[in-house]
Amino acid sequence: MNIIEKDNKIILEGISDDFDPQHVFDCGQCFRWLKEEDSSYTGVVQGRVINVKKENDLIIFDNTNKEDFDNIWFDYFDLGRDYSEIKNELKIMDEYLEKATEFGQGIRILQQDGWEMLISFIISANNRIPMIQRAINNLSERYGKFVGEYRGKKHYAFPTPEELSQASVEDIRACQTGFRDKYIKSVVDYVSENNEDVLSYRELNTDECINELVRFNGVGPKVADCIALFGMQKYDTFPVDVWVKRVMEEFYVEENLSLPKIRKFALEKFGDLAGFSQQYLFYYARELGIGR
DNA sequence: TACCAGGCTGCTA
DNA sequence: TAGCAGCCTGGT
Repeated sequence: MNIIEKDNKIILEGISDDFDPQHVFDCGQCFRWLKEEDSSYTGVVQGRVINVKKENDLIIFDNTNKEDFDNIWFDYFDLGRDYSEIKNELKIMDEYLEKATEFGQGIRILQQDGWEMLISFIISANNRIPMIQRAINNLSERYGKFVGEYRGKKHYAFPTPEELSQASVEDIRACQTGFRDKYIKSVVDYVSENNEDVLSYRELNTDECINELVRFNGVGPKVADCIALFGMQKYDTFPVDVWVKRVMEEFYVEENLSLPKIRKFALEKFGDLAGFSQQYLFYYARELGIGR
């Protein structure tokens, strides 16, 4: 991979087989990346606004520099990991993963912030992606710091626990979180009153990390798996939502197997690559409507 | 107008 | 321990 800095941009050469913005941002792992008219994506991460697009074989990060690339974007986009090798390992497991990894060849698992993932996936429970995005944007606009303007639009950081603790249950409900308002309030109060360092869960092993997460109101098995995978870099997890259940029933397990049993089957079959396999299978299932 | 999607909580047996 | 109703919102 070659890295070129030019005109407030960072350009990556030689990674396009393993990096497709559409696959990365539409595979269900993130909610704050806005698709622009030119098919590029704009997002807010660690107080920066950045735009990402694919042009021929180049990946172009706009509105950034080499220092931020080294300090933020290299880890955030998981650029130290060889996704070709992961796909090759998955492909030889069976024909379904061969198709799914080809279909979502540009997927990468972002290394996102654990706190933002905790609140975002509580909002995701029993909810649809456009409504999840709207609620998170409302919380950020009302309680997060103003980060800057890009292409005429104002952008805000996801609020810290302290910033969110200013909001009442009614305020949180007003951000269109629905019945999850009380869960968010309870988590925010607990974390800010006890100075709980959610990010430190990353240091725990996967089971311990998930056990800590399910103690929070509004966090059940699926939501905890998502937070662990997308916010704590625990790749030996396998979140089972309706789409994953459908694709697993289509390809691997009998119908009406319980969600914990589907998860156990997947962890045994896919091992340390379970989290990656989940992403390829989820994207494949949802885009093609498998099992509907 | 009625129904559906979607995961967690809390109640019941 | 399993099963199930209810929660909120926008789309069909």
